[in-house]
Amino acid sequence: MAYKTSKETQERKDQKKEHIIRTAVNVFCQNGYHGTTVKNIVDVAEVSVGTFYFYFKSKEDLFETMYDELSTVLYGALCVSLNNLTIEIDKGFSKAIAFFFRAIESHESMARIMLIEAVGLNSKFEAKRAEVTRKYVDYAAFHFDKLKSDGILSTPDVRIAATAFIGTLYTIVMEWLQSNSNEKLTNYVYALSIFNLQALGIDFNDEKIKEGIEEALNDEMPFQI
Amino acid sequence: MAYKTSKETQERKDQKKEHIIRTAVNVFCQNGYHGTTVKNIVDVAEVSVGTFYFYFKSKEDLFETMYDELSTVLYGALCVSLNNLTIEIDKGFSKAIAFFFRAIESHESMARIMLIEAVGLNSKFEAKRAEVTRKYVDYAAFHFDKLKSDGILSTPDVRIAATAFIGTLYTIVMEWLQSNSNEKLTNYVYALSIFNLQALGIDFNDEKIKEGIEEALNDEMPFQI
Amino acid sequence: MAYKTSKETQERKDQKKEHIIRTAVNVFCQNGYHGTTVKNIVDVAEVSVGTFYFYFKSKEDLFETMYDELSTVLYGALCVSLNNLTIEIDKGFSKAIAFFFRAIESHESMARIMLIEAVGLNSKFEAKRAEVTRKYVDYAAFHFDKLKSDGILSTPDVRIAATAFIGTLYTIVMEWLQSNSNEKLTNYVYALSIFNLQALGIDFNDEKIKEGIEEALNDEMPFQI
Amino acid sequence: MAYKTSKETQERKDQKKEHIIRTAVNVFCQNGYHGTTVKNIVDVAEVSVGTFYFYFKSKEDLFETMYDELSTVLYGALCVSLNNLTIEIDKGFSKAIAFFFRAIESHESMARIMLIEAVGLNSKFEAKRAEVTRKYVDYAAFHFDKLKSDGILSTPDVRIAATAFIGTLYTIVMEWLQSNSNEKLTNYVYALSIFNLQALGIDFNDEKIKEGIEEALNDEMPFQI
DNA sequence: CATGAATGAGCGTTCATTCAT
DNA sequence: AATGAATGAACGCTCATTCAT
Repeated sequence: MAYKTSKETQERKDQKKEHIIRTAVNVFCQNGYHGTTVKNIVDVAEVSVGTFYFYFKSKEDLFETMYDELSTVLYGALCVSLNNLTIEIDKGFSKAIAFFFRAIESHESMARIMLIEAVGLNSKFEAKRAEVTRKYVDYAAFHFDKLKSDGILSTPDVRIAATAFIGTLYTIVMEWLQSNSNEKLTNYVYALSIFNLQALGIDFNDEKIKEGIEEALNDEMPFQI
Repeated sequence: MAYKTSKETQERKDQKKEHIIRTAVNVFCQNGYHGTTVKNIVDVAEVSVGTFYFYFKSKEDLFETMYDELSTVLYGALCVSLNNLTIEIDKGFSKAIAFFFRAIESHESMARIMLIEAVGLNSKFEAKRAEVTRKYVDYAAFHFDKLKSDGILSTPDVRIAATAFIGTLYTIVMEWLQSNSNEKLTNYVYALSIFNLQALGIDFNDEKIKEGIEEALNDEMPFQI
Repeated sequence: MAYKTSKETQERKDQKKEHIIRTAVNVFCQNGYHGTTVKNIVDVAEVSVGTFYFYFKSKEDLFETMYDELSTVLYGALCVSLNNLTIEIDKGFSKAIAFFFRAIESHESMARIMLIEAVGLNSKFEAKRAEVTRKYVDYAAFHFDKLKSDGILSTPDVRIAATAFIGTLYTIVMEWLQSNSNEKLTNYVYALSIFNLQALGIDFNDEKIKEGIEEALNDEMPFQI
Repeated sequence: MAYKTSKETQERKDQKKEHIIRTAVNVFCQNGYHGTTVKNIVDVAEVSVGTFYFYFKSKEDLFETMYDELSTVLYGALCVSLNNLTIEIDKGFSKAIAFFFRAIESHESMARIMLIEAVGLNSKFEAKRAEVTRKYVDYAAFHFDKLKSDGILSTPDVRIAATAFIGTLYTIVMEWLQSNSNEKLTNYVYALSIFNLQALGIDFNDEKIKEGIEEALNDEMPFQI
């Protein structure tokens, strides 16, 4: 008994579960939720159906687990990115967006699942999606609020502005995901930064924007995915 | 050559097809694409399965037909709304958004299908969605381009600005669809107008914005859905 | 009333019915019984489903009508062919087979339906097929009997010999139908004649056999199909 | 790697598959291919639909598997039977036919499926049937060729003779299958042997023929079905 | 812990047939 | 006579889930 629950055993279990999840990300990403069968996943993951149901209550449970994990990661990426707003604002703003887009770029599967495959599944996931978006908006709003207090930012309704801001990121990413061009997502950062800086009534210096992008592209990614 | 091919018969056929589509809008809206069976639809529409397959090649064919119809309607609504950009710009801008939101408000099912249920279905519909978004962006960009030529609008990349602009509308609508509050979508127009006017570097007068909204709310809807 | 049942009207009806049957022969021949829908037939025949059901009780009724018609024709061809057995026997024998094969060759669709498509349909058609075969065998047996009485033919059981004889024709035709080669069916007549002449213990002259074939190939077909 | 892949498990799987096939032989035999539903088969076999589709890709796949199996068995029976042609030819000939007919008699379902139910299904099975017939003919031709070299047999075209020979067997069996009389198939052997011996120009002794039949009816069946 | 054979409700779809016009 | 829109029983098949080993 003691053995069964030992740390190593637990770790091995966690590893296998994680392995299935990672496999599922790819399979779901390629075939969509309804286009993917449990058999598909276990075949690629090289485990049995029984094993699958040992670790997950159902197909939806796996998707939910995966969704929650990815959403945490993505939220982390957004937060870390937005933390750049605390430095020089114009440089920080573009750096924030660039960082975030770099994260998306290197995890396209994750983005596709969060933004496409998880949509329209059922009301439970719609609620989850709304919740996640709300968190994103909240975090942006938190920063915007501070900037507004400091007189740096000017907008009549911070929450709506934050929502709109997240919306601009969202649509650009969607566009990028759907176009199969090789265009880099980060190429959109410059114009998008200016759009949002203007939108928020923030004074900015063109050079600083470029500097921020430069830094974001060269810096070590400050978060792991 | 008999009555079956007469004009009236054709009209009755068109009506029945339209009736099934309209029924399907509601059913898909409530249960999603995969949560809806052909049986569900025909039961509500009070036709037989055979009749369904007389009018549509398959369940997906119905969805596609419906999607194309709704997308045409929505595009029409957007175009008519954006045409307000040709009047006094600040008043026109808010009027455009308000008009569009009014259209959405009175056709929530349509919006839900276009923005939620049709997402993540399969690559065919992803392509369709991308195409539709592109058309929206194109039409916005067309107006923005003219405004830029006239020196009214200032943004480094009109296409990205248009994409971002559509994104702000999109996210607000999504938020509204998912929240089950009774808040009116049009309540967001004021702040959203300012966000986007600032984003596009357009000078505006606060009063004119309110005027535009007022007009949009009181005018007869200039389009039929 | 008188008009409705007038001779011309009846003839027009018969013509249309015949037209549908002839169309059906081709369609059934290409797609088989179960691979053919009533819609398929009426589309090719350029009549409506309603018209189809005016002339035929059901899909099976059409097939049966068609089958009976073809079987009559084929029986006629066999009889006319076998009547050559009354002339010089060796010449007549090969001429009979050659005539029959010529009939088959010029009506491949008919042969395909009788020998392939109508098999395995259901017990009713199995009975029909058995009945038809029996008639063929009977007619052959009738001739063989006479030849036996005349001391020309020698076999212990005329009926079994007749059945076997028909079987040799049957298999050769099947082989020919299934091979898509351009080989002419009549090429098999010579060897098949000798096989059966020997089988029946009939004295024959090689030259006469060839003569019989020659005549069959050059003569006007003595029957209409 | 556990019990599921063990030898016994594999054996049990093979047994179950075989059980379904054997059940299907009877069901198809009674109702024909199109008259039989998958539900019919699984009900009789007392397995679930899911189990059926675990073992077979489709209804057609089952039929094909079954067909191939039966055709192998039947070919085996024919070969073993025809091997009697290497003994005293007249005795061997009748013994061959009698042996083959005994095999057919004790496996009427198999014969019915091969000769009736599998006909007219679709072009794939037509090709299969042609292929099987060709193998039968080839094996007969192989023996006939040897006999011709030895001057025992006389026919202008061995292949056509072999085809005709198979045809005589075929028609007699068909006749027997369709007549619901209790007549034994083996009753036809004597006359059929003489028909074919004469057809092939082989000298024979009446007594030997009867001897061959006698032996075939009394011997242990030299093959398992 | 792991396996994969077994389950069966439920789906999308077909098509012979009917009947109001 | 002719039309073709309408019907619905019935089919083949899928796949998430269970459980004996």
